Amino acid sequence: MKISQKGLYALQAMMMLARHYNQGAIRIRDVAYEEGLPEKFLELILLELKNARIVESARGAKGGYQLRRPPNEIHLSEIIRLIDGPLAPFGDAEQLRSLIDHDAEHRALYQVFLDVRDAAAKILEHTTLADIVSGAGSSKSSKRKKKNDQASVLPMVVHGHVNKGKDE
Amino acid sequence: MKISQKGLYALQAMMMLARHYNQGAIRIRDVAYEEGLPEKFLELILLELKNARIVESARGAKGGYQLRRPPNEIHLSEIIRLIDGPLAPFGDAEQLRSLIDHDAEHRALYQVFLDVRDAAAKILEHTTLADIVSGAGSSKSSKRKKKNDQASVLPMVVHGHVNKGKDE
DNA sequence: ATAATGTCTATTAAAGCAATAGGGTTTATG
DNA sequence: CATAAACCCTATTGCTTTAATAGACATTAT
Repeated sequence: MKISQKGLYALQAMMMLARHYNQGAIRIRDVAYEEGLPEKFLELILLELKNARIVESARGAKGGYQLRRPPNEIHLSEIIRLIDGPLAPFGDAEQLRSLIDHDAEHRALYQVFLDVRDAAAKILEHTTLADIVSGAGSSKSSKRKKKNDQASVLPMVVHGHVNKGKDE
Repeated sequence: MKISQKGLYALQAMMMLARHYNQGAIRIRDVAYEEGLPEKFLELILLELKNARIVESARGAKGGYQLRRPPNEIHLSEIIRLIDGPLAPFGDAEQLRSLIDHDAEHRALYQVFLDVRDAAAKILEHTTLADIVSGAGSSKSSKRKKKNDQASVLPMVVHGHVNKGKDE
């Protein structure tokens, strides 16, 4: 799984709409401006989000976009799966099919990949826009894991040994 | 993070070498044949693994490749980081820098990404070639989590709702 | 000597990604 | 009902990455 620039834009746009939830339709231009995104590209992204019925639009003058559901009912996993495809850490299912159809060792490798996917899914399926956009929708399910509750909002980027140039 | 075809090849090649650990140098051709990989492409991959000192080579007639360490001391994370780069689920650090430098909301999003990376890293840094290649190196650290011990080797690919076309 | 094998650099074809272009359709409003 | 403001939709472009191949070079066992 890899979050593309487009996927990041989608998340940012959705955060913006979450921030302005219940304020009526927001124009593409305003979303683009407030988040610093390329307007025409954002247009395509919002269209996809609309077709997936995550947002809704009003056409014509005074038109714009808004969330179809409260921010605490929109999970990051939805958005990422829509824009960037499956959360699995491997390419297409095709190349993996060969692994599965092979011996026990190859299936064991495949299972590790599934474990990784499930770990990612667990996080992204439990995190909503409301969890991220502080002032947003009346969090009924603001259930980020206790362990990270303070960490999630603070900088704390370089806290242990994890960020010694290995990843990021 | 996304495991490329090349990364998958690398893992397969390493599994093959783990399977034949302590059997002397193995020719590229044999690795390619046994795992069904394109020989010339594999050549480049093994070269990278050699430069990273994960495998070693013998040149000339009777030459070939072998692991430099026992299979239970080679983690999947090493291989994947080498071939496919950081485990983080986002592109380059550049686009993320902008998130960090922004407001608390954007940092919160960034933190979710870090959580995903850490979850993936936790799995891949704890899984060794020995954990995957059954007959391989005298597992000192065959520490796959109990919860999945049986699952990891069995088919069980389509077990619940997880694989209903969502991911994979 | 020579055949077998790894080393290295370059090239290419295809795919994916980010972004732009531009005309079409709908709607509020005066 | 005319017009401007917006979303809708398809196509195209340039760029980068990826997977793979080609071919000459260097080393070693026999």
